Amino acid sequence: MALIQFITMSQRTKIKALLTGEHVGTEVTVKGWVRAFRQNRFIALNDGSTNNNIQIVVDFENTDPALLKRITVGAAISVTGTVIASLGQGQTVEIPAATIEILGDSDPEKYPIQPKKHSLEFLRENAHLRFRTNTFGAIFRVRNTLAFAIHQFLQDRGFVYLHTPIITGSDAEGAGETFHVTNFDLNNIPKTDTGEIDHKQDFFGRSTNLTVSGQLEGELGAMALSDIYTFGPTFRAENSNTTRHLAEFWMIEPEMAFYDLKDNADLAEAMLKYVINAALEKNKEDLEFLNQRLAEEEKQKPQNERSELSLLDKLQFCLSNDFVRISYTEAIDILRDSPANKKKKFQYLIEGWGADLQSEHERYLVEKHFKKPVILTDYPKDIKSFYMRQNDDGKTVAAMDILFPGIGEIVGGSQREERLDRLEQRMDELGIPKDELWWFLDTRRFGTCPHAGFGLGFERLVLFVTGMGNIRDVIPFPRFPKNAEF
RNA sequence: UCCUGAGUAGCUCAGCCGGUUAGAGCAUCUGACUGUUAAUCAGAGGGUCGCUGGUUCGAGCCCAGCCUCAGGAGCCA
Repeated sequence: MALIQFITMSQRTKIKALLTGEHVGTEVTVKGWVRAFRQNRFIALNDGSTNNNIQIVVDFENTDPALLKRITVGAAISVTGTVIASLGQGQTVEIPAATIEILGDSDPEKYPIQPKKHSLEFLRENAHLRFRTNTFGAIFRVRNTLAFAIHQFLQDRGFVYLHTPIITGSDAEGAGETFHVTNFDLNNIPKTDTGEIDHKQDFFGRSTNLTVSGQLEGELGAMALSDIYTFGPTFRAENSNTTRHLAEFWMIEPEMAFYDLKDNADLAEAMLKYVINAALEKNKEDLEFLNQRLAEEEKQKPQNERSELSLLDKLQFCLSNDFVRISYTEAIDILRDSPANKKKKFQYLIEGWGADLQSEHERYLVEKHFKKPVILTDYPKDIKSFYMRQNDDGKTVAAMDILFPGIGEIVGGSQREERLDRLEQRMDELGIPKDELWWFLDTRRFGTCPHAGFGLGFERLVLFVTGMGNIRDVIPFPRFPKNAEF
Protein backbone atom coordinates (compact mmCIF):
# COMPACT_ATOMS: atom_id res chain seq x y z
CA MET A 1 0.00 0.00 0.00
CA ALA A 2 2.66 2.43 1.03
CA LEU A 3 4.72 1.47 -2.01
CA ILE A 4 1.85 2.06 -4.43
CA GLN A 5 1.25 5.47 -2.91
CA PHE A 6 4.86 6.33 -3.36
CA ILE A 7 4.81 5.46 -7.05
CA THR A 8 1.66 7.43 -7.82
CA MET A 9 2.86 10.38 -5.78
CA SER A 10 5.48 11.24 -8.37
CA GLN A 11 3.30 12.89 -10.97
CA ARG A 12 5.77 12.97 -13.77
CA THR A 13 7.51 10.69 -16.20
CA LYS A 14 11.27 10.42 -16.17
CA ILE A 15 13.11 11.38 -19.33
CA LYS A 16 14.85 8.02 -19.58
CA ALA A 17 11.45 6.36 -19.95
CA LEU A 18 10.20 8.97 -22.43
CA LEU A 19 13.16 8.46 -24.74
CA THR A 20 12.31 4.78 -25.21
CA GLY A 21 9.46 6.01 -27.43
CA GLU A 22 6.80 3.95 -25.69
CA HIS A 23 4.88 7.03 -24.57
CA VAL A 24 4.23 8.38 -28.07
CA GLY A 25 0.64 9.55 -28.30
CA THR A 26 0.09 9.90 -24.57
CA GLU A 27 0.04 13.04 -22.48
CA VAL A 28 2.82 13.24 -19.91
CA THR A 29 4.25 15.66 -17.39
CA VAL A 30 8.02 15.96 -17.44
CA LYS A 31 10.15 17.87 -14.95
CA GLY A 32 13.79 18.77 -15.12
CA TRP A 33 16.44 21.43 -15.63
CA VAL A 34 16.91 23.42 -18.82
CA ARG A 35 20.16 22.58 -20.56
CA ALA A 36 19.62 24.84 -23.58
CA PHE A 37 16.87 26.98 -25.06
CA ARG A 38 17.35 27.47 -28.79
CA GLN A 39 15.57 29.81 -31.09
CA ASN A 40 12.91 30.63 -28.52
CA ARG A 41 11.38 27.29 -29.49
CA PHE A 42 13.44 24.28 -28.43
CA ILE A 43 14.17 23.38 -24.84
CA ALA A 44 16.72 20.66 -24.13
CA LEU A 45 15.49 19.30 -20.81
CA ASN A 46 17.41 16.95 -18.53
CA ASP A 47 16.38 15.32 -15.25
CA GLY A 48 19.45 13.23 -14.53
CA SER A 49 17.76 9.92 -15.27
CA THR A 50 19.88 9.69 -18.40
CA ASN A 51 22.54 11.71 -20.13
CA ASN A 52 20.18 12.42 -23.01
CA ASN A 53 17.78 15.34 -23.06
CA ILE A 54 14.15 15.43 -24.11
CA GLN A 55 13.30 18.13 -26.60
CA ILE A 56 10.39 20.36 -25.60
CA VAL A 57 8.88 22.38 -28.44
CA VAL A 58 7.41 25.73 -27.41
CA ASP A 59 4.73 27.52 -29.41
CA PHE A 60 6.41 30.82 -28.72
CA GLU A 61 3.98 32.88 -30.77
CA ASN A 62 1.18 31.91 -28.42
CA THR A 63 3.17 31.94 -25.19
CA ASP A 64 3.45 34.79 -22.73
CA PRO A 65 6.79 36.56 -23.45
CA ALA A 66 7.33 36.98 -19.71
CA LEU A 67 7.25 33.20 -19.33
CA LEU A 68 9.61 32.67 -22.30
CA LYS A 69 12.12 34.99 -20.66
CA ARG A 70 12.20 32.78 -17.60
CA ILE A 71 13.16 29.67 -19.58
CA THR A 72 16.88 30.00 -19.04
CA VAL A 73 19.77 27.58 -18.74
CA GLY A 74 19.65 25.93 -15.33
CA ALA A 75 16.01 26.74 -14.56
CA ALA A 76 13.79 23.96 -13.20
CA ILE A 77 10.58 23.59 -15.16
CA SER A 78 7.55 21.36 -15.42
CA VAL A 79 6.08 20.67 -18.85
CA THR A 80 2.88 18.88 -19.83
CA GLY A 81 2.19 17.77 -23.37
CA THR A 82 1.62 14.83 -25.65
CA VAL A 83 4.69 12.90 -26.77
CA ILE A 84 5.08 12.76 -30.54
CA ALA A 85 7.63 11.43 -33.00
CA SER A 86 10.04 14.29 -33.61
CA LEU A 87 9.42 16.52 -36.60
CA GLY A 88 13.08 17.41 -36.79
CA GLN A 89 16.33 15.49 -37.12
CA GLY A 90 18.53 14.61 -34.20
CA GLN A 91 16.03 13.05 -31.79
CA THR A 92 13.33 10.42 -32.02
CA VAL A 93 10.63 11.96 -29.86
CA GLU A 94 9.70 15.42 -28.62
CA ILE A 95 6.97 17.06 -26.59
CA PRO A 96 5.07 20.08 -27.89
CA ALA A 97 4.39 21.91 -24.65
CA ALA A 98 0.73 22.39 -23.73
CA THR A 99 1.65 24.01 -20.43
CA ILE A 100 4.97 25.16 -19.01
CA GLU A 101 5.50 26.00 -15.36
CA ILE A 102 8.67 27.55 -14.01
CA LEU A 103 9.53 25.71 -10.79
CA GLY A 104 12.76 27.53 -10.12
CA ASP A 105 14.33 30.43 -11.97
CA SER A 106 18.00 30.55 -12.87
CA ASP A 107 19.48 33.99 -13.37
CA PRO A 108 21.43 33.70 -16.63
CA GLU A 109 23.75 36.51 -15.56
CA LYS A 110 24.87 34.51 -12.56
CA TYR A 111 24.46 30.81 -13.39
CA PRO A 112 27.99 29.53 -13.98
CA ILE A 113 27.26 26.46 -16.09
CA GLN A 114 26.96 27.34 -19.75
CA PRO A 115 26.04 25.10 -22.67
CA LYS A 116 29.68 24.82 -23.68
CA LYS A 117 32.80 22.98 -22.67
CA HIS A 118 34.06 23.83 -19.22
CA SER A 119 37.42 22.86 -17.82
CA LEU A 120 37.42 20.16 -15.15
CA GLU A 121 39.22 22.59 -12.85
CA PHE A 122 36.41 25.11 -13.18
CA LEU A 123 33.77 22.48 -12.55
CA ARG A 124 35.67 21.23 -9.51
CA GLU A 125 35.37 24.73 -8.08
CA ASN A 126 31.64 24.50 -8.79
CA ALA A 127 31.23 20.98 -7.46
CA HIS A 128 27.74 21.80 -6.24
CA LEU A 129 26.58 22.40 -9.81
CA ARG A 130 28.79 20.07 -11.80
CA PHE A 131 26.26 17.26 -11.46
CA ARG A 132 24.31 19.18 -14.08
CA THR A 133 26.84 18.47 -16.79
CA ASN A 134 26.87 15.43 -19.05
CA THR A 135 30.27 14.31 -17.85
CA PHE A 136 29.49 14.38 -14.15
CA GLY A 137 26.00 13.00 -14.61
CA ALA A 138 27.58 10.02 -16.31
CA ILE A 139 30.34 9.66 -13.71
CA PHE A 140 28.01 9.59 -10.75
CA ARG A 141 25.56 7.18 -12.34
CA VAL A 142 28.50 4.85 -13.06
CA ARG A 143 29.78 5.32 -9.52
CA ASN A 144 26.38 4.32 -8.20
CA THR A 145 26.31 1.18 -10.33
CA LEU A 146 29.78 0.17 -9.17
CA ALA A 147 28.89 0.62 -5.50
CA PHE A 148 25.73 -1.39 -5.85
CA ALA A 149 27.50 -4.10 -7.87
CA ILE A 150 30.11 -4.54 -5.15
CA HIS A 151 27.39 -5.20 -2.60
CA GLN A 152 25.64 -7.51 -5.05
CA PHE A 153 28.77 -9.52 -5.82
CA LEU A 154 29.67 -10.02 -2.18
CA GLN A 155 26.11 -10.54 -0.97
CA ASP A 156 25.60 -13.23 -3.64
CA ARG A 157 28.57 -15.03 -2.11
CA GLY A 158 27.28 -14.87 1.44
CA PHE A 159 29.48 -12.07 2.70
CA VAL A 160 28.27 -10.09 5.69
CA TYR A 161 28.43 -6.30 5.38
CA LEU A 162 30.10 -5.21 8.60
CA HIS A 163 30.21 -1.61 9.79
CA THR A 164 33.57 -1.00 11.36
CA PRO A 165 34.08 2.19 13.38
CA ILE A 166 34.83 5.58 11.87
CA ILE A 167 36.37 6.78 15.11
CA THR A 168 39.15 4.54 16.33
CA GLY A 169 41.36 4.59 19.36
CA SER A 170 44.48 3.04 18.03
CA ASP A 171 47.06 4.56 15.77
CA ALA A 172 49.19 1.47 15.94
CA GLU A 173 48.53 0.20 12.45
CA GLY A 174 50.95 2.55 10.81
CA ALA A 175 48.71 2.95 7.77
CA GLY A 176 49.39 6.65 7.54
CA GLU A 177 48.86 10.02 9.15
CA THR A 178 45.54 10.34 10.94
CA PHE A 179 43.03 13.07 11.65
CA HIS A 180 42.59 13.56 15.36
CA VAL A 181 39.12 13.44 16.84
CA THR A 182 38.50 15.58 19.89
CA ASN A 183 35.95 17.84 21.48
CA PHE A 184 38.57 19.85 23.33
CA ASP A 185 38.35 23.62 23.09
CA LEU A 186 41.32 23.99 20.76
CA ASN A 187 42.17 27.36 22.27
CA ASN A 188 42.42 25.84 25.72
CA ILE A 189 43.65 22.27 25.55
CA PRO A 190 44.00 20.56 28.94
CA LYS A 191 47.60 19.69 29.75
CA THR A 192 49.15 17.34 32.26
CA ASP A 193 51.69 18.45 34.89
CA THR A 194 54.45 17.58 32.46
CA GLY A 195 52.92 19.78 29.75
CA GLU A 196 51.55 17.07 27.51
CA ILE A 197 48.01 16.96 26.15
CA ASP A 198 45.79 15.34 28.77
CA HIS A 199 43.74 12.94 26.68
CA LYS A 200 42.08 11.57 29.81
CA GLN A 201 39.93 14.70 29.87
CA ASP A 202 38.86 14.32 26.25
CA PHE A 203 35.49 12.94 25.13
CA PHE A 204 36.58 9.33 24.88
CA GLY A 205 39.10 9.57 27.71
CA ARG A 206 41.89 8.75 25.30
CA SER A 207 43.45 9.89 22.08
CA THR A 208 41.24 9.07 19.09
CA ASN A 209 41.38 9.53 15.35
CA LEU A 210 39.43 8.89 12.16
CA THR A 211 39.88 5.43 10.75
CA VAL A 212 42.61 4.77 8.22
CA SER A 213 41.38 1.22 7.63
CA GLY A 214 38.69 -1.08 8.90
CA GLN A 215 40.84 -4.12 8.41
CA LEU A 216 41.82 -4.98 11.95
CA GLU A 217 38.21 -4.75 13.14
CA GLY A 218 37.16 -6.57 9.99
CA GLU A 219 39.39 -9.47 10.90
CA LEU A 220 37.55 -9.77 14.22
CA GLY A 221 34.30 -10.19 12.29
CA ALA A 222 35.76 -12.71 9.87
CA MET A 223 36.93 -14.82 12.80
CA ALA A 224 33.29 -15.64 13.51
CA LEU A 225 31.19 -14.79 10.46
CA SER A 226 33.69 -16.28 7.99
CA ASP A 227 33.32 -13.79 5.16
CA ILE A 228 32.75 -10.10 5.82
CA TYR A 229 33.35 -6.82 4.06
CA THR A 230 33.42 -3.21 5.01
CA PHE A 231 32.49 -0.42 2.63
CA GLY A 232 32.84 2.99 4.14
CA PRO A 233 34.76 6.22 4.30
CA THR A 234 38.43 6.19 5.17
CA PHE A 235 40.59 9.11 6.17
CA ARG A 236 44.26 9.85 5.62
CA ALA A 237 45.85 13.09 6.74
CA GLU A 238 48.77 12.72 4.36
CA ASN A 239 49.75 15.82 2.44
CA SER A 240 49.22 14.03 -0.85
CA ASN A 241 48.72 16.20 -3.90
CA THR A 242 48.17 13.75 -6.71
CA THR A 243 45.51 12.67 -9.16
CA ARG A 244 44.97 9.44 -7.24
CA HIS A 245 44.87 10.43 -3.55
CA LEU A 246 42.12 11.88 -1.38
CA ALA A 247 42.02 12.73 2.30
CA GLU A 248 38.55 11.16 2.50
CA PHE A 249 37.87 8.19 0.29
CA TRP A 250 35.76 5.06 0.23
CA MET A 251 37.29 1.65 0.59
CA ILE A 252 35.94 -1.86 0.34
CA GLU A 253 37.73 -4.31 2.62
CA PRO A 254 36.70 -7.97 2.33
CA GLU A 255 38.15 -10.28 4.94
CA MET A 256 37.77 -14.04 4.61
CA ALA A 257 38.43 -16.85 7.05
CA PHE A 258 40.07 -19.96 5.62
CA TYR A 259 41.31 -18.11 2.49
CA ASP A 260 44.93 -18.25 1.42
CA LEU A 261 46.68 -15.75 -0.84
CA LYS A 262 45.53 -17.42 -4.05
CA ASP A 263 41.89 -17.52 -2.91
CA ASN A 264 42.27 -13.86 -2.03
CA ALA A 265 43.57 -12.94 -5.47
CA ASP A 266 40.89 -15.05 -7.16
CA LEU A 267 38.18 -13.19 -5.26
CA ALA A 268 39.62 -9.75 -6.01
CA GLU A 269 39.97 -10.50 -9.72
CA ALA A 270 36.45 -11.94 -9.96
CA MET A 271 35.01 -8.97 -8.10
CA LEU A 272 36.73 -6.39 -10.29
CA LYS A 273 35.52 -8.13 -13.42
CA TYR A 274 32.00 -8.47 -12.07
CA VAL A 275 31.62 -4.80 -11.25
CA ILE A 276 33.19 -3.59 -14.49
CA ASN A 277 30.79 -5.82 -16.38
CA ALA A 278 27.88 -4.44 -14.35
CA ALA A 279 28.80 -0.90 -15.41
CA LEU A 280 29.07 -1.95 -19.06
CA GLU A 281 25.62 -3.49 -18.89
CA LYS A 282 23.78 -0.89 -16.85
CA ASN A 283 25.50 2.30 -17.98
CA LYS A 284 25.96 1.70 -21.68
CA GLU A 285 25.03 5.23 -22.71
CA ASP A 286 27.04 6.86 -19.94
CA LEU A 287 30.14 4.86 -20.78
CA GLU A 288 29.73 5.59 -24.47
CA PHE A 289 29.62 9.26 -23.60
CA LEU A 290 32.70 8.97 -21.39
CA ASN A 291 34.39 6.93 -24.12
CA GLN A 292 33.80 9.79 -26.55
CA ARG A 293 34.92 12.38 -24.03
CA LEU A 294 38.19 10.54 -23.46
CA ALA A 295 38.75 10.06 -27.19
CA GLU A 296 38.45 13.81 -27.72
CA GLU A 297 40.76 14.52 -24.81
CA GLU A 298 43.30 12.08 -26.21
CA LYS A 299 43.27 13.90 -29.54
CA GLN A 300 44.87 16.86 -27.79
CA LYS A 301 47.79 14.75 -26.67
CA PRO A 302 50.90 13.97 -28.67
CA GLN A 303 50.81 10.60 -30.42
CA ASN A 304 53.16 8.80 -28.04
CA GLU A 305 51.12 9.72 -24.97
CA ARG A 306 47.82 8.45 -26.32
CA SER A 307 46.51 5.17 -25.04
CA GLU A 308 46.26 2.36 -27.53
CA LEU A 309 42.78 1.31 -26.49
CA SER A 310 39.62 3.34 -26.16
CA LEU A 311 37.89 3.35 -22.78
CA LEU A 312 35.31 0.77 -23.82
CA ASP A 313 37.96 -1.45 -25.43
CA LYS A 314 40.06 -1.18 -22.28
CA LEU A 315 37.17 -2.26 -20.06
CA GLN A 316 36.28 -5.11 -22.40
CA PHE A 317 39.91 -6.18 -22.57
CA CYS A 318 40.04 -6.24 -18.80
CA LEU A 319 37.07 -8.60 -18.68
CA SER A 320 38.28 -11.05 -21.29
CA ASN A 321 41.83 -11.53 -20.08
CA ASP A 322 43.25 -13.15 -16.98
CA PHE A 323 45.22 -10.77 -14.81
CA VAL A 324 48.93 -11.56 -14.87
CA ARG A 325 50.14 -13.05 -11.59
CA ILE A 326 53.82 -12.83 -10.76
CA SER A 327 55.88 -12.57 -7.63
CA TYR A 328 57.81 -9.50 -6.60
CA THR A 329 61.01 -11.44 -7.27
CA GLU A 330 59.95 -12.23 -10.83
CA ALA A 331 58.95 -8.61 -11.33
CA ILE A 332 62.39 -7.44 -10.23
CA ASP A 333 63.99 -9.81 -12.75
CA ILE A 334 61.80 -8.46 -15.54
CA LEU A 335 62.51 -4.88 -14.58
CA ARG A 336 66.24 -5.40 -14.14
CA ASP A 337 66.51 -6.95 -17.61
CA SER A 338 64.17 -4.42 -19.23
CA PRO A 339 65.41 -2.11 -21.97
CA ALA A 340 64.22 0.82 -19.86
CA ASN A 341 66.52 -0.19 -17.03
CA LYS A 342 69.49 -1.02 -19.25
CA LYS A 343 69.18 2.27 -21.09
CA LYS A 344 68.85 4.01 -17.73
CA LYS A 345 65.45 5.40 -18.63
CA PHE A 346 64.18 4.81 -15.12
CA GLN A 347 64.73 7.60 -12.67
CA TYR A 348 65.24 4.92 -10.04
CA LEU A 349 67.29 2.12 -11.55
CA ILE A 350 66.63 -1.44 -10.47
CA GLU A 351 69.80 -2.74 -8.94
CA GLY A 352 68.77 -5.60 -6.77
CA TRP A 353 66.19 -7.36 -4.72
CA GLY A 354 64.54 -5.66 -1.77
CA ALA A 355 63.69 -2.12 -2.78
CA ASP A 356 60.10 -0.99 -3.10
CA LEU A 357 58.82 -0.52 -6.63
CA GLN A 358 58.42 3.07 -7.78
CA SER A 359 55.44 4.30 -9.79
CA GLU A 360 57.50 4.20 -12.96
CA HIS A 361 58.28 0.51 -12.40
CA GLU A 362 54.67 -0.41 -11.78
CA ARG A 363 53.63 1.51 -14.86
CA TYR A 364 56.29 -0.20 -16.95
CA LEU A 365 55.07 -3.64 -15.92
CA VAL A 366 51.39 -2.89 -16.44
CA GLU A 367 51.43 -0.48 -19.38
CA LYS A 368 54.49 -1.55 -21.36
CA HIS A 369 55.51 -5.10 -20.52
CA PHE A 370 52.28 -7.02 -19.87
CA LYS A 371 49.72 -4.46 -21.06
CA LYS A 372 47.10 -5.84 -18.71
CA PRO A 373 46.29 -5.79 -14.99
CA VAL A 374 48.99 -7.39 -12.88
CA ILE A 375 48.77 -9.05 -9.49
CA LEU A 376 52.12 -8.81 -7.74
CA THR A 377 52.64 -11.16 -4.81
CA ASP A 378 55.16 -12.09 -2.14
CA TYR A 379 56.90 -8.81 -1.43
CA PRO A 380 59.94 -8.44 0.83
CA LYS A 381 58.70 -8.34 4.40
CA ASP A 382 60.62 -5.16 5.17
CA ILE A 383 58.49 -3.03 2.87
CA LYS A 384 55.13 -4.41 4.00
CA SER A 385 52.92 -4.29 7.07
CA PHE A 386 53.38 -6.28 10.27
CA TYR A 387 50.16 -8.29 9.90
CA MET A 388 51.09 -9.98 6.62
CA ARG A 389 51.84 -13.69 6.74
CA GLN A 390 55.52 -14.54 6.71
CA ASN A 391 56.55 -16.94 3.98
CA ASP A 392 58.81 -19.94 4.60
CA ASP A 393 61.74 -18.29 2.81
CA GLY A 394 62.12 -15.93 5.77
CA LYS A 395 62.39 -12.97 3.43
CA THR A 396 58.95 -12.38 1.97
CA VAL A 397 55.35 -12.04 3.08
CA ALA A 398 52.13 -13.24 1.43
CA ALA A 399 51.15 -9.82 0.13
CA MET A 400 49.40 -8.95 -3.08
CA ASP A 401 48.94 -5.68 -4.93
CA ILE A 402 46.75 -5.39 -8.00
CA LEU A 403 48.06 -2.83 -10.44
CA PHE A 404 45.85 -1.27 -13.10
CA PRO A 405 46.94 0.71 -16.14
CA GLY A 406 46.81 4.45 -15.52
CA ILE A 407 45.80 3.98 -11.90
CA GLY A 408 48.59 2.03 -10.28
CA GLU A 409 47.68 0.18 -7.12
CA ILE A 410 43.92 -0.38 -7.01
CA VAL A 411 43.96 -3.26 -4.52
CA GLY A 412 46.34 -4.00 -1.68
CA GLY A 413 45.92 -7.13 0.36
CA SER A 414 47.52 -10.15 1.94
CA GLN A 415 47.11 -13.42 3.70
CA ARG A 416 47.24 -12.49 7.36
CA GLU A 417 49.74 -13.79 9.88
CA GLU A 418 47.61 -16.14 11.97
CA ARG A 419 50.45 -17.55 14.11
CA LEU A 420 50.62 -15.65 17.39
CA ASP A 421 54.34 -16.12 17.99
CA ARG A 422 55.29 -15.00 14.47
CA LEU A 423 52.95 -12.03 14.67
CA GLU A 424 54.24 -10.86 18.03
CA GLN A 425 57.82 -11.29 16.92
CA ARG A 426 57.16 -9.10 13.88
CA MET A 427 55.40 -6.46 15.99
CA ASP A 428 58.39 -6.36 18.31
CA GLU A 429 60.77 -5.95 15.39
CA LEU A 430 58.75 -3.04 14.02
CA GLY A 431 58.08 -1.46 17.41
CA ILE A 432 54.32 -1.82 17.24
CA PRO A 433 52.78 -1.69 20.73
CA LYS A 434 51.23 -5.07 21.45
CA ASP A 435 49.31 -3.85 24.46
CA GLU A 436 47.29 -1.41 22.36
CA LEU A 437 46.28 -4.18 19.98
CA TRP A 438 45.47 -6.77 22.64
CA TRP A 439 42.05 -7.32 21.10
CA PHE A 440 43.55 -7.98 17.69
CA LEU A 441 46.02 -10.45 19.15
CA ASP A 442 43.18 -12.23 20.96
CA THR A 443 41.99 -13.57 17.58
CA ARG A 444 45.30 -15.40 17.36
CA ARG A 445 44.96 -16.64 20.92
CA PHE A 446 41.47 -18.08 20.57
CA GLY A 447 40.73 -20.19 17.54
CA THR A 448 43.12 -18.61 15.09
CA CYS A 449 42.98 -19.80 11.50
CA PRO A 450 44.39 -18.95 8.08
CA HIS A 451 42.61 -15.95 6.64
CA ALA A 452 43.12 -13.22 4.08
CA GLY A 453 41.68 -9.98 2.82
CA PHE A 454 42.26 -6.88 0.77
CA GLY A 455 41.39 -3.25 0.43
CA LEU A 456 39.93 -1.90 -2.81
CA GLY A 457 40.12 1.83 -3.33
CA PHE A 458 36.64 2.65 -4.55
CA GLU A 459 37.49 5.97 -6.21
CA ARG A 460 40.41 4.38 -8.02
CA LEU A 461 37.98 1.85 -9.40
CA VAL A 462 35.61 4.61 -10.52
CA LEU A 463 38.58 6.40 -12.04
CA PHE A 464 39.45 3.37 -14.10
CA VAL A 465 35.93 2.62 -15.27
CA THR A 466 35.05 6.20 -16.20
CA GLY A 467 38.40 6.91 -17.83
CA MET A 468 38.75 10.13 -15.87
CA GLY A 469 42.23 11.36 -15.03
CA ASN A 470 41.80 12.93 -11.61
CA ILE A 471 40.38 11.18 -8.54
CA ARG A 472 38.88 14.51 -7.42
CA ASP A 473 36.44 14.23 -10.31
CA VAL A 474 34.94 10.86 -9.36
CA ILE A 475 33.80 11.67 -5.81
CA PRO A 476 31.02 14.23 -5.38
CA PHE A 477 32.80 16.48 -2.93
CA PRO A 478 36.53 15.76 -2.82
CA ARG A 479 38.56 16.37 0.31
CA PHE A 480 42.22 17.12 -0.28
CA PRO A 481 44.91 19.37 1.23
CA LYS A 482 43.73 22.97 1.50
CA ASN A 483 40.25 22.08 0.28
CA ALA A 484 37.08 21.14 2.15
CA GLU A 485 34.59 23.40 0.39
CA PHE A 486 30.98 22.29 0.06
C1' U B 1 56.28 17.96 1.31
C1' C B 2 59.60 18.26 -3.31
C1' C B 3 60.09 19.44 -8.80
C1' U B 4 57.87 21.90 -13.14
C1' G B 5 54.21 25.08 -15.08
C1' A B 6 50.06 28.39 -14.51
C1' G B 7 46.77 32.49 -12.33
C1' U B 8 44.36 38.61 -17.43
C1' A B 9 36.16 39.83 -18.51
C1' G B 10 31.15 34.96 -16.13
C1' C B 11 34.11 30.84 -19.18
C1' U B 12 38.38 29.54 -22.58
C1' C B 13 42.50 32.14 -23.84
C1' A B 14 45.89 36.13 -26.59
C1' G B 15 48.81 40.23 -24.86
C1' C B 16 55.82 41.26 -28.72
C1' C B 17 61.92 43.95 -26.12
C1' G B 18 58.65 47.10 -19.74
C1' G B 19 55.65 52.27 -22.91
C1' U B 20 50.72 55.75 -22.36
C1' U B 21 43.09 54.02 -23.81
C1' A B 22 44.49 45.68 -21.84
C1' G B 23 42.06 42.38 -26.62
C1' A B 24 39.36 37.94 -29.04
C1' G B 25 35.77 33.86 -29.10
C1' C B 26 31.85 32.03 -26.23
C1' A B 27 28.30 33.58 -22.43
C1' U B 28 25.08 37.85 -20.86
C1' C B 29 21.83 42.13 -22.33
C1' U B 30 19.02 44.79 -26.59
C1' G B 31 17.05 44.12 -31.50
C1' A B 32 16.21 40.95 -35.92
C1' C B 33 15.16 35.96 -37.56
C1' U B 34 12.37 31.38 -36.42
C1' G B 35 12.34 23.35 -37.05
C1' U B 36 16.85 24.37 -33.94
C1' U B 37 20.86 20.59 -32.30
C1' A B 38 27.43 24.56 -29.24
C1' A B 39 21.24 28.11 -33.99
C1' U B 40 22.40 32.58 -37.00
C1' C B 41 22.96 38.14 -37.88
C1' A B 42 23.64 43.34 -35.85
C1' G B 43 24.75 46.25 -31.61
C1' A B 44 25.88 47.05 -26.26
C1' G B 45 27.66 46.31 -21.35
C1' G B 46 31.45 43.76 -18.77
C1' G B 47 38.60 44.07 -15.92
C1' U B 48 41.44 45.42 -8.23
C1' C B 49 45.70 41.62 -14.86
C1' G B 50 45.85 35.99 -7.75
C1' C B 51 47.74 38.90 -3.12
C1' U B 52 51.66 41.89 -0.73
C1' G B 53 55.98 44.44 -1.27
C1' G B 54 60.12 46.01 -4.43
C1' U B 55 62.95 47.81 -9.02
C1' U B 56 61.74 51.72 -12.69
C1' C B 57 60.17 58.15 -15.29
C1' G B 58 56.70 54.10 -16.35
C1' A B 59 54.93 47.11 -14.46
C1' G B 60 49.78 42.56 -16.96
C1' C B 61 55.10 41.91 -18.39
C1' C B 62 61.14 42.31 -14.29
C1' C B 63 62.50 40.78 -8.83
C1' A B 64 61.10 38.73 -3.76
C1' G B 65 57.60 36.55 -0.49
C1' C B 66 52.86 34.46 0.05
C1' C B 67 48.09 32.14 -1.72
C1' U B 68 45.62 28.92 -5.10
C1' C B 69 45.40 25.54 -9.19
C1' A B 70 47.38 21.82 -12.69
C1' G B 71 50.94 17.92 -14.02
C1' G B 72 54.86 14.77 -12.09
C1' A B 73 57.29 12.52 -7.51
C1' G B 74 56.87 10.62 -2.46
C1' C B 75 53.16 8.41 1.01
C1' C B 76 49.21 4.81 -0.36
C1' A B 77 43.77 2.71 -1.74
